[in-house]
Amino acid sequence: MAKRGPYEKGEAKRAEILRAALEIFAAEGYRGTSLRKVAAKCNLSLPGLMHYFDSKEDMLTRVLEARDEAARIKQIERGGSFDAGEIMRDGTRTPGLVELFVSMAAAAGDPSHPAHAHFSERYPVMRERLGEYLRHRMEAGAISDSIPAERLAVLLIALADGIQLQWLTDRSIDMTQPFNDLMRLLENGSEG
Amino acid sequence: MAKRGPYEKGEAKRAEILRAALEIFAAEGYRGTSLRKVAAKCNLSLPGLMHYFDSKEDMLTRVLEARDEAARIKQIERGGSFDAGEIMRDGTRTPGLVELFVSMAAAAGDPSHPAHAHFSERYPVMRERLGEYLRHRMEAGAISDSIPAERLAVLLIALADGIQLQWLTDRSIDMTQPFNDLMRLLENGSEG
DNA sequence: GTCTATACGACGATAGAC
DNA sequence: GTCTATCGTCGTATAGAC
Repeated sequence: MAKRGPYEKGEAKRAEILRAALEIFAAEGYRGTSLRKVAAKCNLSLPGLMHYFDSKEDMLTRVLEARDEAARIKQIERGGSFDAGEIMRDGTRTPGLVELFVSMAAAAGDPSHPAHAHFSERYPVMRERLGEYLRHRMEAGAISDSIPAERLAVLLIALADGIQLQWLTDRSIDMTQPFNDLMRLLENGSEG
Repeated sequence: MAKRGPYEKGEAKRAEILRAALEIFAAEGYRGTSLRKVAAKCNLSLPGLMHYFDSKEDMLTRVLEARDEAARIKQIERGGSFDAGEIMRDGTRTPGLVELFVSMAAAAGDPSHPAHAHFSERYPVMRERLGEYLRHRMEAGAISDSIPAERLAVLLIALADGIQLQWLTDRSIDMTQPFNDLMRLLENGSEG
């Protein structure tokens, strides 16, 4: 039986909207995508859609959150490892979604932007998680600790975001190469 | 004496528009900036402004090109070095302009976007220039050549773009730290 | 070539009825 | 919870003055 309670239908519709929005952005990109298109895909009028979200940017923030959550689950299913190849493949299957992420991250610099809270929480959390993983790998002697784990986490996250930007204009670029290069450098490092 | 020729005034106005647009984006960010505001700042009607550009995105592309050109001149004046600290400081004085760059880079993934040509030329040129610089430093023994110069250039450019994205939501982060960390790794490398 | 006036369609957002 | 109707603003297009 489905979940009970007064918000049952609303929550289902909410999820349907987010799924539809994700599909449209994946197919048509960030530009040229309107709320009316998303509404039509859900058999809803524009105000009908706006009943579920405060604004367009609020909706997009939820799309990003849902995507982050899905990525997190996938990563746990993989055993909690931070394999660059798999993470890049999962996160960048379509240019439209990469464009969405990058554009939102840029706009979220403004503290009044709905996604500001999302990103100012996301980055520290990711740094923490990745940093902890790296610390374990350092203690196990798998990689050099010549760069402190927290700082290496900042570096790797920047690398991941930045290589996506280059990939958007040149799809032939190998997004895993910089990670491999850097990791080999850390494996050849002084201490074991 | 000012430059002669039939397009003298037009070119001056063009430059004035680009300067005004840059100011407005720096002050008010990418969102909330309209062509009508830029036109008003130049004492122009909206179609008067559009006389100089094909579209909004065409104008923004020119803003980016002018900024790239200015950065290039500054770098030559500095003696052609690629000091990460100075480049980061010059390129990121205001969040609004970083936001403009990132948003345009994201949108330019679409080959039909006016800025597509700009970015698909800019990245290879930057890789080439930075790669050549790195090659010289490797041959001079200043840094390790364990990562080929061309690949190290891709990595460093990704690092520069990516760290800006983190900086947008957390202005307190040190944008030069990752470069220092990476460079120390390359200096401690095996061969001299 | 430079520029203004006017108008168009689409957008995100809101008010209020059912 | 969902609708119709409407608002103000956006980027864009055209006609035409100087």
